[in-house]
Amino acid sequence: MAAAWCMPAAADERERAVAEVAQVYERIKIQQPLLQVHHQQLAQSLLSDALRALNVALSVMKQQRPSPAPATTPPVTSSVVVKAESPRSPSASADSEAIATPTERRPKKRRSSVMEGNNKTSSSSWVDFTTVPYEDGYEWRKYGEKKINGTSYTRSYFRCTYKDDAGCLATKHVQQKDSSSDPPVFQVTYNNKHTCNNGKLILPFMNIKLEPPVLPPNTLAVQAYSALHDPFDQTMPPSQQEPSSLPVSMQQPCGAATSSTTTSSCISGAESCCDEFPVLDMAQMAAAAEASPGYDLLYEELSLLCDSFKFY
DNA sequence: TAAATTTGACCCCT
DNA sequence: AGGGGTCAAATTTA
Repeated sequence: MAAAWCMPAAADERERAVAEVAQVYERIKIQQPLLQVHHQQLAQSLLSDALRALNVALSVMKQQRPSPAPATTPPVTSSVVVKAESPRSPSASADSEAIATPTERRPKKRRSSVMEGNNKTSSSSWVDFTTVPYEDGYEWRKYGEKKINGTSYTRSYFRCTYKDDAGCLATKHVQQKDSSSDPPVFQVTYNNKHTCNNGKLILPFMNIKLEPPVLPPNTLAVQAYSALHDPFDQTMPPSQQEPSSLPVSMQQPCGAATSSTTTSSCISGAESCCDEFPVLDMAQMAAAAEASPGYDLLYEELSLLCDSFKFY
């Protein structure tokens, strides 16, 4: 069965993906200095190409990794997204509405996840291992908490803040892993994509809306993609997080996710492969950043991408 | 006072 | 029957 993953066609696909990534890497590498002098269109073009190349590469990598079981602890400095199984098999019709005889409590509606489970277009589920489960750029409202068998910590349930306003069916639950890693690792299981405008994650000034990707764990590409997909994921130092209990509020307007923070990647360090490029003085950088809020963040994200691509 | 969270009860699936 | 997910009244917070 596993041999099916070693087909010649897969090798071709891989070569194509590698070539694509390499091409984008070279382009970013060459043109990166220009990014520092406020070329938004160039940055947008580069990032767009990078995302496309990453998509190709990741899809190939996914095909070559039939069992992405997260047996090992994923990196804790960035979130890792893993495709999850469909939450439920389709069940009977959802026509039973408030048929229970009212006792002390009001009769309840049928479980929403069951209802949405029949809606194949909007139903999706994926898992995200992260140390910062509350900083994913969306607004959530907690609606439940439960002790789950075999776990040491309670599981918290969240739904989109705009469920009532926009009918957004996105939900997630956060489960702290039992591992004793210093920054606690949380497994965040998302159900249903955001259908509300407020739930869209928008990169600074780019207006690029990203859907949650399906990625294999523990790859450089994943880290790069995660950084691009959710650059705000690393905004809060672990020391400032709640150690084990879940914070009451995670309110952070999606579009208002601050761009004042940057990633903690190696891009600011001397070992970065992109450090060979000329560095503008602080005044120039400040001017560029001021002229375009979020530009400095984008520049760093592209630098991170550049760093990641070099391994391909 | 409105909005968000807490928490026990309830519903549905396995 | 038990477990996971959700509801909604009660409580807390801003």
